[in-house]
Parts: sequence; structure tokens; C-alpha cells
Amino acid sequence: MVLEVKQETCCNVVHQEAIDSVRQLEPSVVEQLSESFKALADPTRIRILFNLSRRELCVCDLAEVLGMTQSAVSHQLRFLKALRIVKFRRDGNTIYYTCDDAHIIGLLQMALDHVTHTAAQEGSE
Amino acid sequence: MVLEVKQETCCNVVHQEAIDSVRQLEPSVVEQLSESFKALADPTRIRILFNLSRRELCVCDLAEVLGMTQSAVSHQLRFLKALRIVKFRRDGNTIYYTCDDAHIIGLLQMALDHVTHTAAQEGSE
DNA sequence: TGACTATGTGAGCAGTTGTTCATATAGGCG
DNA sequence: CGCCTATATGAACAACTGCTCACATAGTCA
Repeated sequence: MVLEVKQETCCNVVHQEAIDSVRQLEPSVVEQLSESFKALADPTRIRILFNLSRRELCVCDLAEVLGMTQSAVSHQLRFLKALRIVKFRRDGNTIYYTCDDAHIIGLLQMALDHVTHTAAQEGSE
Repeated sequence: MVLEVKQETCCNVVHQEAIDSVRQLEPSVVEQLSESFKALADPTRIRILFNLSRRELCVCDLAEVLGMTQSAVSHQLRFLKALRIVKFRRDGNTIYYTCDDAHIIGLLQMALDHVTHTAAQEGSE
């Protein structure tokens, strides 16, 4: 019988009590979390969501406001639609989008508050 | 003199008052926002930050807890260090990391509350 | 119906990301 | 010093992202 010298982990200084004490998040929860944050992890999507949380806009309006092509905006809206973060209604040829996802808007607002608050603080220091 | 038929925007149904009413975020603000969300937009980083917000852990501990290589964890910690989201202290060969970034922890907690709350709701419906 | 318009979408491409592998660094200890 | 260990890091690579371009779709209006 061979005495196995298992090098399972990167080192031997694993603090067992520390590891045991950690509450692990469920994989599905972690996935959902990262999905939410991914939606907000892009400047274009942040600007789209910020605008759509304040008023209904059609794709053209968004393209104009963001200074981007209609196609680029449409692709991002598709992404946000798939995550059910934005809603839309059709009026003739025009499609109006909105964002009433309280969760996403909450995250965005919280981060925005922090950034503007921090900036104001640094300005007064 | 040629009559220019400029097709500047994607269409002509741009709602001018809508566009004028939009308050645009400053580019630097948008960058800061997306930077924060990017930090949380990856399952590995979410798990690292969640653990480090609850207790101090060394790289080995994290690798063990996450079931990942020391190298992979170290690369992510480097990323989080660059954003000043995690702090560390050296004790001999061992380096202990923590996360006391209230902003990031707040975002993570808010999203976590929403996910677990939503899951609980759906379970009871 | 047919021309026109607003939006959607697939392919392609450059840039980014997250990991692995091999190796470097840096402290501890004999 | 020399060897061991914990961590850091550069290169490489596959996967993913966000955009552009060309074209498809679907509604309007004559």
C-alpha cells in the first residue's frame, strides 16, 4: 500500500476552521447574481438602462442619444430583453422600450449614489 | 449646391423632446459604474468577495473553498486589488485577504437579498 | 400590391476575459 | 547560504463580447 502524498491543494497551510466556517452560496444563486451584474457591466447598457428607467424611448431615440448605430442599440436591447430587464410596446413601426425592473434600477441607483457622493466628497477634501 | 440627404441617424422618427429631456450621465461616471459592476460580473469573483466580506482568508483557503487552482485565485485577487476592492496583510509566507469595501458589499448584499427573496416568493406561490 | 420605414438578426471580426501552465518572487528555517 | 513553501505573474489559449455590415422582417401608406 502506497503512502499517497496527495498535493490536492496548492499548499498545506489551509486553515480548516476557516474553511469550515464559510457559508457557501449555491451555484444557481451565484449564477443569478453574476447575470444581474453582467447586465450592468457595460457602459452602453448602463446608459440604455439609465435612460429607459426615466422615460420610454424608441430605438431611434436611444441610438441618437447614445451616438450609436441602431443596430448596436438593437443588439443590446435584445440582450436586455432576454434577461427580461426591459419591456417594450409596438406602436406602428416604432417600438418603445422601458425599464421598470426595480431590482436592476435599485442596483444602478445605489452605485450611482455612491459614485456621485464619493466624487462630491473628494471635491470638498 | 447639392441638396444633402443626410441619413445621420437610423431613422427620422426621433422624438426631439424625448431626447432633449434625457439627462445624460457623464462618461467618467459611466466608466466608474461599469467598473464596479464588472468586479461583480463573474461567478468566481462573487464567491471570492462574498467569502472575504465575512472573514479573512489566505489564498490557499480561497483556492480550497472555491475548488480552484491557487493561480486562478491569485489572478482574480490581483484584479480586485487593482480596483482597491480587497485588502491584504502578510504574515510570513501567508497573505491574508479581506474585503471591507462597503460599496461593493452593499451591491452584493442587495442583489443577494433580491435573489433569495424572489426564490422564496416563487416557492410559496 | 409595392415602396418605404423602423427594427431585428446572422456572420464576422477585433478586443477582452478567465483559466492553465510554467516559472518567478519572497519569506521561513535549517 | 540553500531548500522549502506561499503567492505572484507572464504567456498562451479558448471562450466570450460588443460592434459593424448586410440583409431580413414587419408594419404603414399610397
